[in-house]
Amino acid sequence: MPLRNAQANLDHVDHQLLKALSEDADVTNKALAGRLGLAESTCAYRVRALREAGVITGTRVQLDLALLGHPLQAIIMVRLGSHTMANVNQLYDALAATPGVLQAFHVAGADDFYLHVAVENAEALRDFVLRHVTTHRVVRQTETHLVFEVRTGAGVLGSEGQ
Amino acid sequence: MPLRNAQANLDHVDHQLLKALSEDADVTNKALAGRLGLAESTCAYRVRALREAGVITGTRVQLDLALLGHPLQAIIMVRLGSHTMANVNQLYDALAATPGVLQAFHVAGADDFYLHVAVENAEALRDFVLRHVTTHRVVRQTETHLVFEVRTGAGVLGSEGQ
DNA sequence: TGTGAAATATAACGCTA
DNA sequence: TAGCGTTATATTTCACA
Repeated sequence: MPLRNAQANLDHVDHQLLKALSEDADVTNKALAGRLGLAESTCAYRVRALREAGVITGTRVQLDLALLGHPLQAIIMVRLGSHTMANVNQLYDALAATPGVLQAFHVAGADDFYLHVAVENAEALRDFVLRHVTTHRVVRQTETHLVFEVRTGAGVLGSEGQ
Repeated sequence: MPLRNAQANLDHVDHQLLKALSEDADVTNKALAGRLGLAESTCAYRVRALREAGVITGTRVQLDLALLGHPLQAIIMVRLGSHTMANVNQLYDALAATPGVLQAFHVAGADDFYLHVAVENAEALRDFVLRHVTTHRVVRQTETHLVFEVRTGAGVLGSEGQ
């Protein structure tokens, strides 16, 4: 999704709700209401309001990629030779839709895309680059960096008290 | 979490369940069972089994970072001057825990960490680097790349029929 | 896999401050 | 307007056949 600029009006309770849900999205409404000292009806209403306002855009399951047979992760930096709008968008669509791609970053700088991928092994990584990235004519150069570990960061909710 | 090597035994139904849940983790058990042609009790049992097996490690809400006042994203590449185990681990902990950090990648290559961050504006980005990254003595160099857009990729579930 | 009972979620309603 | 409590209905969860 493209980055936008509008900002929502969130009070202290909203922030606490988002924080709690960020840590554990599976918490029951009852437990959530209890922790924040809200009535269950109020808690459910506010969470729904956050979804309708678009602050909570969805819910995602996290998978153990190693258990799924993809224990090897890498960041592949992709540099284009031509930067027409059509070229960039078309490649972006193709890369994001390629199996194994976890995230695709469109970035400023010498490189155009960073691909976060998870693959079966080193051979599959080589094949991924050769078969799904460098095959696109517009790709001029790639640079693959092995990922030792990924951690989920603190996020944006701890910083501001609003 | 560190990347591991074990692999789970998943059949076709498991794959379909994971795929459906990856697209929409909020789907009700009833709808999920209906889509895959399973009994509701069986469907609920299998999803729980996937959680207990560690294949599904958790559930997370997705937030609109722009609506939360952090419309600007960047990738910050961090290079260390010293690579003792203690130095690396301590810095990794500190960076991942810094507010604004979405993900922290520990990678191979010239750089040691890639930080995916979301901040309020350009000034906040400068402050982030100066106050939370380059202040660590072990950091020798940083390189900040603006992120135009991030897309969620296809993931690892489309590739193999298992 | 199906069933049934208990717990929970959801949505609508009116009341209060 | 926002919070609260109470409904009725739908759904989930769990133990058991």
